[in-house]
Amino acid sequence: MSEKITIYDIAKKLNITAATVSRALNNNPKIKESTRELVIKTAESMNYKQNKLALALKSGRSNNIGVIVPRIDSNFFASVIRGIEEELQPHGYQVIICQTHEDPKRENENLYTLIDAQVDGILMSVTDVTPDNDKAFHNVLEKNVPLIFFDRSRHIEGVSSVTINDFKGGYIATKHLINEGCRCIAHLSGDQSLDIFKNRFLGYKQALLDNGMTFNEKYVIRSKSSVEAGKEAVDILLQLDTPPDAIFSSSDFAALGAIQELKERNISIPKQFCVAGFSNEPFTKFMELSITSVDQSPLEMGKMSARVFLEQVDKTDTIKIEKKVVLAPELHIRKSSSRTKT
Amino acid sequence: MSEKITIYDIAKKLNITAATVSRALNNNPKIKESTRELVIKTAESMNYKQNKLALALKSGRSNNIGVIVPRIDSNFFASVIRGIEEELQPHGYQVIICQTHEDPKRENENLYTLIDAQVDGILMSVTDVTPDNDKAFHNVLEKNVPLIFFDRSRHIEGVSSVTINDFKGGYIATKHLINEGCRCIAHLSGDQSLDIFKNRFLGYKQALLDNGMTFNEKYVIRSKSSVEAGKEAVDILLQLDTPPDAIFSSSDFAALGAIQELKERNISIPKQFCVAGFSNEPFTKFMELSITSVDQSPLEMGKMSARVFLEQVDKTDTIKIEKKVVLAPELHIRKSSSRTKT
DNA sequence: AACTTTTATGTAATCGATTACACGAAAGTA
DNA sequence: TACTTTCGTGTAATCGATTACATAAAAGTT
Repeated sequence: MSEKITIYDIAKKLNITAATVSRALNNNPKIKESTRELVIKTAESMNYKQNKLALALKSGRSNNIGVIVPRIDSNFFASVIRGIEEELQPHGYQVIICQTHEDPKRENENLYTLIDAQVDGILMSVTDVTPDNDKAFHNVLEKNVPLIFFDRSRHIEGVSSVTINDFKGGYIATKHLINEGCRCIAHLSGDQSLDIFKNRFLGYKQALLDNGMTFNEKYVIRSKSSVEAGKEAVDILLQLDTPPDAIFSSSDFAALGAIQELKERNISIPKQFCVAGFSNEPFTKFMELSITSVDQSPLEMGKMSARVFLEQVDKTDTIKIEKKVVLAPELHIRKSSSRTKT
Repeated sequence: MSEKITIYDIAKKLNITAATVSRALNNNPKIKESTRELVIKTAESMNYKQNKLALALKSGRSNNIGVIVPRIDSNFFASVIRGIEEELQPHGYQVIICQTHEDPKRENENLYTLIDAQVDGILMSVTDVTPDNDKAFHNVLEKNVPLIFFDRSRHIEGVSSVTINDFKGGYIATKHLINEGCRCIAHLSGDQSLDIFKNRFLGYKQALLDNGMTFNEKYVIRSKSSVEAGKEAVDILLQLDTPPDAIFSSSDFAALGAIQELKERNISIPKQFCVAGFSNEPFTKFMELSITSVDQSPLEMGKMSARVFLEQVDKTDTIKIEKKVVLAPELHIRKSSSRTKT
């Protein structure tokens, strides 16, 4: 039914050329006011809609930006994407979603696919297995497409990033556990080739040292971010000669697993054992025994990443801006670690 | 740096025309095998990448599909999107995300924006406030862009949908509560102008009638999908002359709120009171007192929606296919309603 | 009046790929 | 040999918008 109306159709109807129509619609000051009004009115009456694909081809800008995350069905990433979408939508950008499932090969493919699709920028969180995707990253940069890492980043020249201060997050969580009277604090970490896990760990370590406690490798367990992994970790920790009396976990899921396993063994929380997690997943506050966790303000992180992108996208100069935004983590103290007040 | 290589560059280098290059790359059988090989080899060596925007303009197909959801940071919608993305990615489609925040005006804008961006299809879940977006929907259909509703749908001719059997979901949840010995079951519903809430309610009602129980309007509370709303609902229900001894909630969040409020009042669950929710949000199984809930298999719903889209997208004929896929709900029985076994 | 400047619009190239049509050369047929 | 097919490639239009350059008309200047 509805035929596609182009500027040529409008031009023909008004006995002028498409160029004039285009200029009138783009508010080019060289167009006579009466002509402009006529064109605009006619365009409306003919229900003209600009063909974005033609515009994209001509300008080389698709008005799409790509977002690559490990998976979208995680509250953290979904919230970041929400922030990105809300910030970018008013600027006319559409958000394209890609998932890596922590597979560097997929990450690589996604990067090339997005460049192929000529997105105007890429916002991403890298996989947690050490990848060798330098070529793909540099391919993006060579094409002069802004690349911005959020949360999980890598050190690549010319790439901006938006992260939280994970060191501080680890530090305040651990400090809190110390304040609650915990004397031996274990740590569940992730893949330390990722800065986020490395830094949470370093913050944990520093908090111990700053408070006259000894740091012992044995209390650091490298585990996945899953309930099962948390259970297994507790199993290992409780077999130590001197078992810990608290856990600071880099993952809320592992923290939950730990709590379940501790309860299973009739260890009372927080009286005998305190637990703190990381990410402030929704379930941490819903639990009967709510879980203390470090919030990463994902919505803010998404919005901030979008803003960094907007700043960079119009800088056509070859000046590479490398902006590092670090957001402050916030500790949400809940029952799993509150000895002072229940 | 990296100049954009076009088929004209390849043509010039080989002293042939762009047409031949295009045909060679597209495996047109009219091209001599030796030429094809030469072109392909040269294209590779020059690092040629097809310009998708040019292709999109020429073909009128962007290879993007739009997904509109109320919000992305909800486990259910994020999972559906995950399913859609995973199913469509191998077919070369990119997924564009839009959020409505339950605002019909935004929904309307999103629809027009996506059509403007010339997506090849739109998969969506409508807002929960009665909208008047018929014009926008028909605009999509007129443009011959496949439109598919998932979960929350409207009755529009020519529009396919993928939903679960909400009636059955409501029925089996209610039946289960009856089986556990509950004698007076209340229901927390949502906006009944949406089929999903209407049908869950009807399933609930039918289960009562089929089992010799009386249906009473007073036990049906219309509430939002939030923890707070669940608490308020309990407050109202317990003031009735004959308070109920069970709740079937159309929302897990409201179910959680109800449980919190019941505990607050020292009503023991499931002994004195049983609760069942809907959606199988992750937290329902994480809780100490895990919550019985109806699973909607969001991943499957997403994949199925994508498949329906794929079926329709190539049917260029004007034959409107209207396919209604109904998935089976699955009741996950947990502690909040398990009297027989703890 | 003659010349310059300004204003408004037209002409045509461009973005990069696809494809209907045309055409010369080679191969097949009678 | 003369005529028909087939094969492989070139020519040029097309998708829809933007824009540098050209140009005619109007307005301003001396």
